Amino acid sequence: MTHLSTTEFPLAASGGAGRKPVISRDDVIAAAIKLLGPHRSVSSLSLREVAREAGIAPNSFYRQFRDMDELAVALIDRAGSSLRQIIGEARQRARTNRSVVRGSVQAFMLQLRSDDRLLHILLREGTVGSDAFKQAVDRQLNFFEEELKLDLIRLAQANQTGLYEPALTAKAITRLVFAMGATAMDLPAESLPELSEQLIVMVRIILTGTRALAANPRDALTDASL
Amino acid sequence: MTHLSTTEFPLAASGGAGRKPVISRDDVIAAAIKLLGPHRSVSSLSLREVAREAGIAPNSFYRQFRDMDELAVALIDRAGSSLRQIIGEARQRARTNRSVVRGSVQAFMLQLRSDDRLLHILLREGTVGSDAFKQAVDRQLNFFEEELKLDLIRLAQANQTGLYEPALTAKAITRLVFAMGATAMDLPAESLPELSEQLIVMVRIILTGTRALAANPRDALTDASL
DNA sequence: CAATTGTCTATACGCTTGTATATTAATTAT
DNA sequence: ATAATTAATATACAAGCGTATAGACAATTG
Repeated sequence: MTHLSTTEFPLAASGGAGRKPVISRDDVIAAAIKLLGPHRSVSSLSLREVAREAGIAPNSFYRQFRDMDELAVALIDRAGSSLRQIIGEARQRARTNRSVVRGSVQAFMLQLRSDDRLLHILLREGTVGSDAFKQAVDRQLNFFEEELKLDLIRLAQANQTGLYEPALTAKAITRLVFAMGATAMDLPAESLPELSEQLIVMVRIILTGTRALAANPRDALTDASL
Repeated sequence: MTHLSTTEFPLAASGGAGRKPVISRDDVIAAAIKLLGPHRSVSSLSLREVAREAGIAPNSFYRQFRDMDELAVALIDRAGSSLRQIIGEARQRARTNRSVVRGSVQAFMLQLRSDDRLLHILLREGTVGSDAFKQAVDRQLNFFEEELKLDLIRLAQANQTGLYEPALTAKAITRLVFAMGATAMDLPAESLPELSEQLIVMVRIILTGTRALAANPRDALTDASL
């Protein structure tokens, strides 16, 4: 697990005296996650609801988070690092095999349908919520883009193909996959394979495009329609 | 204006007798739109709030919509047809010029920053809300994809280029543009041109890819990395 | 031991929400 | 004119919300 900052001190340095904390940030986070689902978004959770689920008094919430917004950001950060780790493992597995694209896309889709609710957070909460909220999601997406970019560079070198605008290529793929994933969340399970195939084709189109443009970047300039 | 079904009869056929309606569906819709903005999403609106803005009693809302969900769907449908019309005009203008891509993307971005709040609805409400909600957004996106697909086919014929999987290409471009547009909503105005350029490059990568694959579709199969 | 300090709960206030019920207002039909 | 019908409002209720305040509990420090 890549827990970067899970068990921090609540708000102030809990020095010396006082009753021992019985509630941790993680308890509250776990309660919030338990409430989430395909039909329940972070932004629709109420403070009291989370407190109820965590089995604490509403006011005790404040000892762990300033407000719901802060909880939301914590959830997003956790979701991001968790998912990055999962996808990273999938990529490493796929790297030894052939077909990096298919492997990664399918790992993503698989995770989407697992009962791990963290991915849902990242997929759907990017557009609604406070600024801190959206920035947190964007930050996580940027992490993905960066890792994918490195992978693309490695892949291009291994295959001796060009790579036009690696950063933008990575961004395009990331955003597209997440956008498609968001719509996949609500779909019945049996339509997932088809959507996976569609997504694979889309990513291949992008990769083919970036290689073709690398081979002859003037294409983009001389072609009047582009 | 492409008003498909704006001034329908409220709930039942208003035959013969009775007081003349002084509130229309459109009034309520207009009030709701007035409340929307970069920091206010449809799903965060309350029935009372909309009624207040429209200057009517809370209960009068029910005469126009069954609930907030129905209002939301109406908003999404309106936003979709309005935006399609705007983008359609931009495309027609761009078709005579060169550079269809640049013209369309910039038209999209321009609309994004206008004070027309309808676009915001489509961009951000796709992932949160009820099922009817999300289906409505998806439906509108499908309209865009269909129109774009036809445009791509026309373009390919005019330029004598191939077109690999027109439907998927159109879907990829649409989803990508909307995803990028959603993040652009919250950005400061001065960073918009840069994002426009990024988006243009992304679309060009996709178009180049679809052409390359059309020219030699076996590329995708023989290349082990894909 | 008592004092202090931090953790957690209990109670309560003011506010907003969705909606049920009853009432008034305006229009047409008889 | 009177009845019927539809539109809109007025009032009210129970529920949920965020949070302010105060007190109870448990641990550390003197």
